[in-house]
Amino acid sequence: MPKQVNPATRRLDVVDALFRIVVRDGLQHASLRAVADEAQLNTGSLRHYFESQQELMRFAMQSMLDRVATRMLRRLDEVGDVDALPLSEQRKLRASVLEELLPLDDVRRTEVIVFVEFIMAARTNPLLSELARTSALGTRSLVRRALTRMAGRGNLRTGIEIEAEITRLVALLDGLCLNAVLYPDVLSAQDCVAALRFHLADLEAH
Amino acid sequence: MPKQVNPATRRLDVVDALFRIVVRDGLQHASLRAVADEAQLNTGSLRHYFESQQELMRFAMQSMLDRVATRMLRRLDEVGDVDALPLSEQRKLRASVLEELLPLDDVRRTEVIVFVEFIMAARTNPLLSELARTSALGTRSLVRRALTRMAGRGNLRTGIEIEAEITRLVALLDGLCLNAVLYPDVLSAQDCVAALRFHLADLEAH
DNA sequence: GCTTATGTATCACAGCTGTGACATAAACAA
DNA sequence: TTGTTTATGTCACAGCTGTGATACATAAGC
Repeated sequence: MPKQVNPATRRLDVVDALFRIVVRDGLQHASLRAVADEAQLNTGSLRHYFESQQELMRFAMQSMLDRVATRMLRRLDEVGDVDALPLSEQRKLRASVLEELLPLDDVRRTEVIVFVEFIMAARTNPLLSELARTSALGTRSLVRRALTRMAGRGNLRTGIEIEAEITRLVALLDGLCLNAVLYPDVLSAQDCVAALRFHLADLEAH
Repeated sequence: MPKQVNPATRRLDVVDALFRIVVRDGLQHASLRAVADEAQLNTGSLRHYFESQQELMRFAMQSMLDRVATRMLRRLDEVGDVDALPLSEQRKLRASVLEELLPLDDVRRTEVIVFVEFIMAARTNPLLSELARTSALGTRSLVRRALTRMAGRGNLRTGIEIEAEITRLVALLDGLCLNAVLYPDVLSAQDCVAALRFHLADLEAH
């Protein structure tokens, strides 16, 4: 008995299936038929919800970016104002915002893998390139926000060049993601957290 | 008139063609026919030099890693002993070793793109995974060598944890590569060099 | 009732993929 | 010379790809 399906949630189910394939086999194996099978749908059904494979890809990438952004905003909200807390607590909470970008659990690990696969695909796929570029600028402005806040409260050591530090921290985050995803036995989740917190501590006045 | 071809150089020509395709279109478009066309060869000819597509892929990845390694060793040799030089000169030369890993010109840019594409493919391709893992450990030991040398000459600031710094520097390098390759207009080659040198300077005693 | 929209399913088609089998021809070895 | 290796080229096959066209049933609106 069709028709009582919610198209929006169906599309998200399909996206979840696509993510599973990307994590398991890589983006190049995420064909329409493979995604349909993984979502336990007929290919005809799948194509009823997505005009074309390009639209599916774009929607999937956008969904992934939305999930990350939503999680970041929720975390920012949870952290809120930390001025009243002790310094060590402030540090931990501030770090926890950027830790949302690292593959520290299965949810984030999935998102990071899908993220990297898509931005790599975006390098040679014009239909995805603006999404990739926008997300890169988003990360950069998030890091800028974090660093300027720290600077505004005198939590950065003197003589620091903000833009240069943004570049360094963004590269560090991306590099940690890549290494943790590709070589989890070389760079564990704990190592990631340690590296990030160490770097942030290093930026503080001392 | 066949037969006076050098099989080894032929294979390298094919690898060059494959690299061009990977840079231009991505690894997923590097099919046997596409590579053969790019190398101006018949597919039958190509298959005379490579048993299968998997062998071509493995050989291409190995070739890329060899090229990077060769370039690194040559650079290490060129730099040699820098103790006699002024400090600023020492810094520049030491940085130049790690800069061989960054996409600072067309040669290195090509290698970095191919490198990232292959290690990503290695994530879900068992035939490439050991190569990727070996290269990751190689980078790590290279960075370890650089940092322990600096430490041995008292060029590292006190209280530094070597293993943690290796992780941080490796991640920084990888992150710079990824950003420079994906968003060259956001992170220029000069920015890359500046970020690396700034980081190295930051590790020095102060 | 009838009509329209929605969802599911099947088929066919052209295009690409890796690969096996084979033909041809030139260079070398006996 | 004859035979063998090396090199190039062609064909066909099964498998997968995205996509267009189509059928058919169910639900909703009239």
